[in-house]
This record gives sequence, C-alpha cells and structure tokens, in this order.
Amino acid sequence: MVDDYFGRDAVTVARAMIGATLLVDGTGGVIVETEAYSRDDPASHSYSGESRRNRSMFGPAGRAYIYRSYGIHWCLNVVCGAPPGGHAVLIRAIEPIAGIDLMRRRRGCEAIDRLCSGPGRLGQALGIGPLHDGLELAEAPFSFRPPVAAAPIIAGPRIGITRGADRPWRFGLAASPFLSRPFPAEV
DNA sequence: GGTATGATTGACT
DNA sequence: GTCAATCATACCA
Repeated sequence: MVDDYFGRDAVTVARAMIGATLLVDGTGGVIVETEAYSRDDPASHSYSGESRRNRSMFGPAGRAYIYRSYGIHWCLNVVCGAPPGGHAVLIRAIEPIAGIDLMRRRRGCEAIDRLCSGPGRLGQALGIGPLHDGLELAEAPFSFRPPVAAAPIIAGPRIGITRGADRPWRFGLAASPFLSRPFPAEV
C-alpha cells in the first residue's frame, strides 16, 4: 500500500497528494500545494548525493524528510520513488481542518489562510521538528489519507529556486484560498 | 581554515 | 519594494 502510493516517481506522487489529508498529532488538514524533487534534479537536496542532512531522502519511500530552511524553518517532505531513492515531495501548503486552535497558538497568528500556507509556516503550525525526520507517514504521530476524489490540479514552476527553475513541478489545488502564492496561470 | 548560498518568513520603507 | 534572522552545506584556499 505504502509502496504502491509513495513508490512512484516524485512528480506523480506530488500530483497524487493534492487533496490528501495529513495530520501530525491531530493537527493538520487537506494538502493543497506540493513540489516534486528528484535525484537528477539540480534543485534537489539529493542532487549531490547522500549526506548527513539528506540521508532520509535515500531511505524507504513513505517516510518524512525534514530539513532546516534558512537556518530558521523546519520543512516537511515525503520520500518517494524506488531505491536507491533521492526523490521527495515538499509539502508547501495545507488547508487547516484539525487542531486549528493549537496551530494558531504555535504560529501566533489568527488568519486561517496564513496558518499552513507556506513550507515554513506549515512546519511551525504542525509542530514539525528534527525528531520527525525519518518517521513513517503511516504511523503515529503522522496520519495520512489519500484523496477521496480526484482534485482539480494546477501546475507551475517551483518557488524560491534558481537551478532547475524551468521544471513545472509545483502543484496546487485549483483556486484554493490556502495556496502559499498564486500560480502564474491564475494571476 | 574562511566565505557564500539557500526548497523562507516577517518586519519595515 | 528591501532586508535581517540564522545555520547546515558547498565550495575554495
């Protein structure tokens, strides 16, 4: 089940995760924005091979890869693809559904459309930290449920990268108010 | 050994 | 629009 879903290539998994439900210790909601990163992708942390930081990316699919962004934020990825690995999907935005009050306190923010809209904000709202690195999404404290029905998906270039910027590997739930930023097509 | 860069965000002009 | 916060990693000497 886990391999059938997360064992596919990063782009396929990134699209398939739009509309899925993700909870961490009972906080979270519906995934509305993702980005794909692959082993031979200049923008990927795995591009230069395995290191201390990215070792989770080279482990089994279906586990979390957590990294520190700009020395400040914790960002959540899901490892995917087949061995030897190096592929992952960055979760960039979630529509808050569960544990909203707790997420507001963690974020120090009232606006619901800024609670989990952005990889750093999402990590803070869900209480993500280095202890989650390498954990299975199918087991506590995580809870992952694939989409019930097919979601209308929009694609565009990934955000905040310089190399590999031409790959349209950012995916979102069309017209969602909870995207971290609008897609070029809907500006 | 030193230094520049980044899958970001929030505050400020 | 600009810029600081803050640190692991990459790259160069």
